[in-house]
Order: sequence, then C-alpha cells, then structure tokens
Amino acid sequence: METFLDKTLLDRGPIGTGITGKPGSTKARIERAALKLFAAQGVDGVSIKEIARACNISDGAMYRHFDSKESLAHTLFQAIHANLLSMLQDNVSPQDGLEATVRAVVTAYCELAEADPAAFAYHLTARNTVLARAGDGGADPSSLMARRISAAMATGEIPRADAELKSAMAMGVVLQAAEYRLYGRITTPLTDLIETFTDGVMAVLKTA
Amino acid sequence: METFLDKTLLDRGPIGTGITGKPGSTKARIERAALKLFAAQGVDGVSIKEIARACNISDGAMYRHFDSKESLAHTLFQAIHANLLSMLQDNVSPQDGLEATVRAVVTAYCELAEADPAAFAYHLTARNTVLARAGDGGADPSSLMARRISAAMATGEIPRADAELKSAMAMGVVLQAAEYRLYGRITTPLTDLIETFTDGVMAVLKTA
DNA sequence: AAAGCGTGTGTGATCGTTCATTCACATTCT
DNA sequence: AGAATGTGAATGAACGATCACACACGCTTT
Repeated sequence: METFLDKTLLDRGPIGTGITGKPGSTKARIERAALKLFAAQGVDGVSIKEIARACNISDGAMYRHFDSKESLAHTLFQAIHANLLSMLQDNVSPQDGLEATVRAVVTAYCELAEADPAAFAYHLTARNTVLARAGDGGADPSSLMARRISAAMATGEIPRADAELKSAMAMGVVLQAAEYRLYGRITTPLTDLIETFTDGVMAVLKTA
Repeated sequence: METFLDKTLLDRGPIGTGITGKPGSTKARIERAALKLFAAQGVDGVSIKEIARACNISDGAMYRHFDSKESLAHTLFQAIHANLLSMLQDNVSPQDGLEATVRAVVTAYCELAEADPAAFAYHLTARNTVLARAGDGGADPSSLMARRISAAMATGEIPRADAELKSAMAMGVVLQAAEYRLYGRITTPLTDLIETFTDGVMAVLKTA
C-alpha cells in the first residue's frame, strides 16, 4: 500500500537532520529515512530492512538505535507532536483573543508542513492511531482550539454551538488544505496562506 | 497498528449486507468483515487469516471469492466510491447554484457516514492511496466542488481565488468533522448537521 | 428412483517468502 | 582496553497464496 505523496516535497525536509538524534548521526539518518517511508507507505507498509537499506546500514544495526519498529514509529510521532506543540506555544499566549489563537494554530501547522513535510505527513496520518483518544489529555492543537472556542462562545464573541464540532470544522479548513498540498493538488506554500486560513476559520466560527 | 475508531459505530453499518455480494451471502460477509477491519487497522494491518476468522470461514475459502487481498481492498474501495458518487448525483443537478451544490456534496458525505460508518471510514483513509492523483479524472466530490467553485468565481458570486485551495478548505469543514465523529469526539449524527456544514462551507467560500 | 456428473463452495495442510528480532563476530571510536 | 557501532547469517513466526481433497447442490441419464 503506497500513497502518492509528492516525493519531491518529502525531500524538502531538513536533510541530514533527524528528530531525536544529532544531525548527521546514524540515528538521525534512520529517523529521516523512516519518516519518509512511514509518511509514504504507512508504518505497517514499511519493513525494517527497507528502512535500513534506505540509509545504507544493515538491518541488524537498526536495533543499536531503536528497540523495535513500533518504538521507532512511536518515538518519531511523539517528537514531532512535541515539536508541534512547542511551535504552537511560541505563537500563543493565554490572554490572546480568539483570532490570535486561531492564527497561532494555523501558523504552527503551516510552518511545520512547509519546514518538514515528511514529519507533518506522518503526524497527520498517525495522529489517530497513536495519539488516540485523549492520549495526552487535550494537549493537542485541536483541543486547545476547542477550549478557546468554548471561551469565545461564553463571552458572546461567536454564536453558541458545540465547541468540539466547531473546532473540527475549523481544523478541517487548514488540515485538508495541507493534505492537498502534500498530494500536489495545491502548490502554494502554506506559509503564504496563513491569513487566508485564519480568515476562513474565523468565518466558519462566526456562523450560527 | 490499530486506530481507535468508535467500534460501536462501525457495527452500525448494514449488518448482513456487503458491498458487492448479495445480502447474507458469504461474499457479503467477507466484505463486511474486511471493511470493518480495514477501517480500523488499515489494509496492511489486516491479514487474510484475520478476515477469514472474523466471518468464520477458512483462509482458503477467501480465494473462492477474491483473487487477492489487494483485489478485495480495491474492489471494496471502488464500490464505495461509486456509491458515494451516485449519492452525489442523486442530489445535484447541473443547473444548481453554488449553495445547492455545496449542500449536495455535504449531504452525500453525511448520509454515507451515518448509513455505513465503516465504509465511510475506509473510504476516508484509502482515498489517497488508491484513488491517487486524478485517478478517475476528477470524478470525485472534491473535483466537482472545485469546478463549481471556479464557475462561481467567474460570475463574481464569490471572491476570486485558487479554486482548488478553496475546495480543499470547504471539504475540510465536512471531512474533519466526520473524522471526529468516527473517533467519538462528536456524537451528533452528521445528517443533523447538514445545514451547519453548508453554512460553514459557504462562509469559507465567501472570504476573500 | 437411482446413479452419474459437473459446479460452486469450504477445508486445512503446505509452499515459498518476508517479517521483526537476535546473535556471534568484526570494526571503529575514545 | 573497552565501549560503541556495524555486519550479515540465523531464528521462528506470520504472511499471501495454492493445493488436493471433500461435501452439497442441481442436472441429466439410466
């Protein structure tokens, strides 16, 4: 099972840089190779041998750096997720208004998607299988969004409705566009679309 | 690799009914079982044995009905996709305006998602791997949407912009919410949200 | 009615391959 | 020297797929 992700886009990520390992190290090379393969074929669609061959080491050497394939996949996801959260926290502060929060979330996603498409693609497809139901108790962008939306409803800034639903609709505006970008249906860098997305999301949130 | 799809939701589909085979037949039982497993674990995450056990036949018997696992997965996807398209064509006519078209697309997705969550979930995750790049030359809801958006831009009904981008943003409103529904983050039946989605999508499309 | 026969369906052993993982051993770094 | 890193053969399990065989029919021929 193989996807049709834009291959040139996947290579646009930080080349010698891994996620956990220091740049240039074998560990980093493994992570980078695994990330690209996981993004393109899914964790189950990639074998250890395949990852090893992609970074020119033997399959046995993989286990010097990771306990198992599952552990590698998990470590990668967690690192990317943490990175996404920290990007988000860089852009948002508690006293921000709704629109500023929306812009911060949008910005975090767009910047990650452009800076490291493979990481973003993997995060996008894996988030439902590893993050799961409230895996970290709402420490994901969508939950943050839902809380902020809820608050804005309380103040009457936007019409009252199911905050979780509105959060889904809002996230969808950005995430679906990002997915299109990964598959080459859109070619504009997402970072150029931050205001477009923010406006779109705000428009959705203002509907009754 | 397992997702955390709402299991009770997956069982809400037509129980004895398959996709291709006549209701109650072994073929239908295989399709139903495979669909649920594919939706929950991905095609690569499910073995022939697993599907066979789920519908109480031997693994060898699987091949009386399908040439291969890949073929089963492909057949299922195509059938669901065709079904989605026909639901869409039931609701839309060429002379429809933008909003009517949006409502038709939204309705098709919502009705499929509620009538057969497993089929919908599988379609959602598989569409990028099997439908691929313009697999059927734009005969998918999103491409139809993009064309209709393009037309509305030409008449000045909505601001001029990248139609493909706007289509992505519009689809995202519905699809992301549908995904939340599959994972139990939203419990409202999507068919009750058709107007909400239509309003949301229209609001997005009207932004500059 | 009984016997024969083709066809569709189901079984479970079996095939060759690939999988993730381990291990004894070699090499390189510190 | 000793630790870290790399190798590639080996292991057992699981995989997709095939096979010979068996049973249950509807059909014709006796």
